[in-house]
Amino acid sequence: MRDGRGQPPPYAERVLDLVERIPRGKVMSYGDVAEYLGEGGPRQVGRVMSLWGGAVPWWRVIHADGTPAAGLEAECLARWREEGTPLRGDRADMRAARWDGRD
DNA sequence: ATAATGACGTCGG
DNA sequence: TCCGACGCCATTA
Repeated sequence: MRDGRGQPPPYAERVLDLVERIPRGKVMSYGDVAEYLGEGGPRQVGRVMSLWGGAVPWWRVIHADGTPAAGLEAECLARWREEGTPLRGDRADMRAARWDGRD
């Protein structure tokens, strides 16, 4: 089936919906998203982002250590500086930027 | 059915 | 702090 961004499966919709909910200036790790949804895992979330992430604020979904998504590091940095995301050098400051799901 | 791959995570050196 | 090895899990070859 190759999904190919025509009809994303329910799981992908949940991931994308949550990513859209992430407040400006905050971020979540792939593992956090999976844990928050209570389903799938970091790799599955990463797959969803690579396929349909272009329609959501993908720069707010990063690695657990604060490093941006592979191949989009420059874009992430630009967005973060634009939004005022707490940074620590070239990485996001997870201590302050991590979103727990509460506004 | 087995092996390789990937927008990951954790651990050891 | 940086890097490599391993573990995970769905998809692809």
